[in-house]
This record gives sequence, structure tokens and C-alpha cells, in this order.
Amino acid sequence: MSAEEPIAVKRASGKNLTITMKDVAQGSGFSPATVSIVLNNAPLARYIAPATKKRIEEVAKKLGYRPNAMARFLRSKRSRSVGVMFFDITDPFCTPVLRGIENALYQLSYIPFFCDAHNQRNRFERYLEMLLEHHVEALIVVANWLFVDIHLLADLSKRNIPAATIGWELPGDTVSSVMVDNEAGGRLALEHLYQLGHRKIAFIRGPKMLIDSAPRWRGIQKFAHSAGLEIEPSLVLQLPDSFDPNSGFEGGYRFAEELLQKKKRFTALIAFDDLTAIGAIRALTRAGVKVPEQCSVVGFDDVALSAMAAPALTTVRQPLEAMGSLAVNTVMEGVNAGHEKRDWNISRHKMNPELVIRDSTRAAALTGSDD
Amino acid sequence: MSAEEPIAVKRASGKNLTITMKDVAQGSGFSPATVSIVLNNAPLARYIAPATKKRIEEVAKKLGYRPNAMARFLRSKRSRSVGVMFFDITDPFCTPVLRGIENALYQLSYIPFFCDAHNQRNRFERYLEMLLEHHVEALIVVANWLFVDIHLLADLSKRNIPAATIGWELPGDTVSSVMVDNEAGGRLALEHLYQLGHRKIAFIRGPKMLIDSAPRWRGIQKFAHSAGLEIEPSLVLQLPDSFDPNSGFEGGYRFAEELLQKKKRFTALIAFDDLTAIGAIRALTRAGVKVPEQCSVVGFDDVALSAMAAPALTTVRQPLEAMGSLAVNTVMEGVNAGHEKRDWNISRHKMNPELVIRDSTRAAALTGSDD
DNA sequence: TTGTATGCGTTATCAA
DNA sequence: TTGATAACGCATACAA
Repeated sequence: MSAEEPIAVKRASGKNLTITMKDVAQGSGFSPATVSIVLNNAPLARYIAPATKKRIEEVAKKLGYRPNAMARFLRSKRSRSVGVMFFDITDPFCTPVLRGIENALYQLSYIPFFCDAHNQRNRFERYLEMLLEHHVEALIVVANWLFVDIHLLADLSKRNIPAATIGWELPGDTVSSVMVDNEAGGRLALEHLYQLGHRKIAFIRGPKMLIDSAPRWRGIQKFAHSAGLEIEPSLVLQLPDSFDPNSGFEGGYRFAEELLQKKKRFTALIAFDDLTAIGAIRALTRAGVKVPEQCSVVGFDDVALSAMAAPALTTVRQPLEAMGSLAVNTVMEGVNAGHEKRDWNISRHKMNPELVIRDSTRAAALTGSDD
Repeated sequence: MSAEEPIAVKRASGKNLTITMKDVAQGSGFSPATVSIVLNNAPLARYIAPATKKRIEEVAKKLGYRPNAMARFLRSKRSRSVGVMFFDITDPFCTPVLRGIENALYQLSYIPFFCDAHNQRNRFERYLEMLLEHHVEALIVVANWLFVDIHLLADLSKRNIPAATIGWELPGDTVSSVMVDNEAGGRLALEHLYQLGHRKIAFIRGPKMLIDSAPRWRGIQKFAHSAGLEIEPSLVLQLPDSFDPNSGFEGGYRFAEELLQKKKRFTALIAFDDLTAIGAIRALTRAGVKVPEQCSVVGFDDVALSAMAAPALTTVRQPLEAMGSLAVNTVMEGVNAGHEKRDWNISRHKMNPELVIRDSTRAAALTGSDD
């Protein structure tokens, strides 16, 4: 093949900077249809002469042709984009999840629209609107509490837009979900302390509004029951509802302080999440109670800072990144099913938590705690 | 107006779930052109009869009409989307920046595409490709080191796609940038310690590959010079290059350990960034050196975890969220200029850092440091 | 093996 | 004051 065959492109030689398929057609001497078939490697490409293919690909490359995703959507109805909505990206929980989502989408050559509802309902709705206008093929919602009524998201599935939630689940059978097995996590935390010999254990439960709170506590109760461990009510506190994902830190601090002031005796503490644990540790340390020597502390989540906390936090890890990818794979199954006109079902995943033992826990001393 | 005038929409009553402009036209009894004019409040809308407007808007709403962003783009060349590319979202530096970008875009009814290069060049390029295919109106790149040659991004400005970098700047005059004034920040950190009476100060400088490292150090040197403070070379260490944004923690730990082992005497330490500072504090504490009683430590950035560290970290804050918004406003000026066929210039912003005094610094003791 | 024609949902120009 | 028509860039059915 004459590799030097000139590429003729008629252009107003002016402003128009975007190379279109027509340009490639003109440049290669074939029709736009043929170009389309070749560049997309469509079924019909089987019948195109190799020389033609080569020529077209060559020209496309030389011209720097880039398919226009918008125009393409108009025909194919595939936008190759997915909406990713966070209730509050400020929550350290979110970053690894985002990474997991992004990475899985990237593998599939999909690109995410990023939305952050700032915990505001109207903002959530506005973003939903925008995503719909941009015709995302699927939606992933990352949240740990619920203000979104079913209708909003169920609406999506009526439009055949598969949706999945992470860290949260919806009643009904229209939205898939990916969560950690909170009950197992709660059990894991208590079991760990129990095995270390702790019997006087304090608890800072999660806020009522968080869907995680109840099952974690249930896991704790169940283990306590099965092990014959008594949970002393006066050692159980519950964080107040709050929209600030970082409020746990302050809450943990205050509640640990409170326990100390009431001269409660405990050799270990299970916090609702890592920030709460770190806040509690801060209060304990400040009051002269050494962690873990005098009091062990366990968190939940294993967010990035937990490994850097002092002492490094023992915690129940959620596989956040994996949860992100799983959500992607889940909705993409729906997307594919849709295109192949297959039926499919939503799925609800409960992923296994994992105990990560670091420096904030150790075997119970013989004596009780402080004061 | 008869509020009950029926809306007649002919449809195959089947699968098609998306309401188009044509549907609104049919439903309202007007032509698509008129509907377009009314719903976009185009100039010509001035001449449309109020009753017509009302009817059309009513029908559009009742039918749940949503403009198709793709089709709209094809005509208007406006995608109402912006590419946001992170070199590594894992860096705690990034989250507040993302929030700032997202928020500013939201105000303008633009939606961001989220891209994370994972510090990989080919991934960066692939994403760039995707963003171009999706015809983003602008690009924002968040990074603190450079593997991207000018050409890649300069290429954009040839396509009239305004670009801005955050935390990093490019030579040439094609890409805007938003950075913190690192030199001022370095000065701030040292000045603070100096005023507290510290004279024996150790430094952990940033890796060479980070653009921030040099100016921060320059700010330190300049202040030292002007204050007549001597910087002891043996107290100056430099972090090795690394692609892991969290490696500073380990580096800070190791270097602080090293200083201690060499029996160096110092009453304060300035770390390149917060993670490094927190790592250093960990090593100091572990070696029995109390922070801040025996050694003050200053960080840089004020990432989220700094306030929660123990002790809470004194640091030089970058206005990360504001930097994000500023970058948005900067590129949007280019976008607007482009549409109004105006000329415009890129801009380079240096934002003021701010000293945040927390618990990791205090007045120098009379004696030196440890051992 | 390749080309022609059509339509996706909009907007803009022109005509009525 | 409103409507018909063309065009944006692409992919497909059909024709050649």
C-alpha cells in the first residue's frame, strides 16, 4: 500500500477544529457509512476489504478523528456515562468507594458524572434531573442515611435506568444495594474484645438515623448473649442524629468524657465508627487513661486516617473499594440486560467485614479502668 | 384558561419512555419550534403570546419533559459539562478541592466528569480522550507533580477548551493555574516557631518531584535569613520521591526516628505536609518525646485529619475548597469568552495560606530536646 | 464490498 | 406571532 497516499480534506480551512466522520470519509475516499462500519468494527466490517480498513484507520488516526459521544448517543442511545451521587463526599467513608467505582467504570470505558448532594434533598433532586438530561446509563448512590423516598429512585427503573445504592438499602425491588454485613461486623468487634478478656465494655452506638446503627448493635447483642456477657445499660450511649459526617469525632470525645466523669468502670470501648473511636481515644488520653494499656478501643469502617491515628486503630474494615466496584458491576449487568432485552433482577449484596487489629486494643488488665 | 384542556399525545403507547419536544408540541398543539423558543426562553420568546407560553410550559411540566442534553449539544455546541481530573484522589488534599469544584459548577448548572489518573500517564491520556469525546467545555486538573508535558494540555487550548491546574502550574501561557503561595506558607510556619522561641529546628523537606517543595523551602530560608536564624544542615532531611500520596506519613515517621537516633537536638520540627508531620509526631511520641512539650511540630495543608490528630496539628492551611471554586470561575471565564468570541487571558493565581494554631506547637522550653 | 438515505432530539433561519 | 425546514455527527437499513 502506498503509505504516502495524500489525505485530502476539504475544509473552510478556518475555525472548525473538530474532525468529523465526514472528514475521514473525504480524506480516505470512502463514504461515511463505510468509515463508521470500520471504526466501530461493526458486524458488517467482516465484509470490508482489509485494504480499505487499513486506509480508513490510517486516515482517522492521522487526522486525529475522535467520535462525538453526543452524536453517537443520539443514534445508539448509549451515553457511556454513569451518574455517581454522594450524599456527602466530606465523609471519609466516601473516598475509597469513589475510587472503587471510578476504577471499575474505567475498565469498561465508562465515565462517571460526579454529584454531591451535600445532604440536601433539593440538591439531590436537581442532580438527578441533570443526570437524566445527560442520559446516564445507570446511577449509583452512596449514602448511609435516607431522605430519598422510594419514588425518586423507583422512577429511574421505570426509565430502565438501573440504580444501586452503597451503604444503604431501599425497600422494594427496584434498586440494587451493596452494604457491609453490619451485624457480622458488630459481632467481630465484640468477639475480639471478649477474647482479649474484656468484660466491662462501654458502647457508643450510632445515631438512629443511620441505617448501620441498628444491625451493628444487634450483632453486638447477639454475641454478648451467646457468650453470656452482660451489657451494662449505663455503659451504653447513643450518638445523636447529625448531618455532619465528621460529627462522630466530637460525639466520641464527649461521650467518653461523660463516661469518665460518671466514674464508670470499663476496660474497653466499642465505637460506632472510626471517627467516634478516635474522638473517644482523644478524650481518654486527655483524661490520663492510656489506650490500649488501660482501655482498649475498637472502631468501624477502617477509613484512611485510622491507620495513622495514635494509637493506630483496631477496627472492623468495610471493603469500601470493593463495594464500589461491585455496585458498578451490579448496575452494568442491568445495563447490558437492557440492551439485550433480557430480563434481570436487582440484587442485594452484603459484604463481609474484616477485623483489622492494630494498636488500640490489647488484653484486659486484671484490674478495672481508671479513677 | 381551561385548566382541564386535555393533553393529547400520540404514542405507540409502548416502550418509548422519554418525552421529547415533539411530544410537548403535539400535546400543546404548537410546533416544535415554538416549544423550543418558549422552553428556552429564547430571544424570540418576546413575541410569543402569553397564553401560548403558559400552555406549553404547562404541558411540558405535566408530561415531565426533560431536554436531551446530547441533542441539544449537537446544535448549541454546549455540553454543560466540565472534566475534572485528579492525579490521585487518594490524596487527602483532593477531597476539599473536589468539593469546591463541584459546588462552583453546581451553581452554574454544570456537571463534572470525574477522572482519576491513579498517577499513571496512560490513564491520564485515556481520560483526556474520553473527555474530549464527551466534549467537555473545560478541564480542571488537580495535581501536585508533573508528568504531563505541555503539549497534552496545550492541545486543549488549541481546541478552545480552557484548562486550569490546581496545586501545580505549567510553563507557557495556555493553561491557567491556582496554587497556594508556598513561599509565604513556608515563612508562616517558621515565623510561628521562631516567635515561640524555637531556635533549634529540624526540617523534613518535600520530595524533589513535587512542585511545592522548593518554594516552601525558599520561604523558610528567606525568613531564617531575615531573622538571623541559622539552619543546621544536619537537621534538614528531604523526603524521597514517591507516587503514593500517603507515603509522607511513613517518611515523616522514619525521618523523625532517624533524627532521634542521631541524637540530634531540636525543639521543633517543620514537616513538608500534614501527613509527614503526623508521622513524625508518631515517631517522637513513641520515642518518649512529648509533643508539644518537648518538641513542637508544624504541618502544611490542613487536611481533614489534622484537626483530629493527637495532638491536634498546628499547620499552614491551604484554602482548598476556595482553590477549587476559583479554578472553576477561571475556566468558565474562558468558556464565556469563547462563546462571545471575545479574547481572554489565562490567569495564574497564588492564594494566601493561613496559619492554624492548634496543639502541636508551644513556646520553646529552656533546655534542648530529648536525651 | 461499499454507498445512499434516513432519523435520533434540538435549535436556528427563514417564511408565513 | 408561529411554523416549516435544515443541520448538528453518527449508525443503520437498504440498495447497488
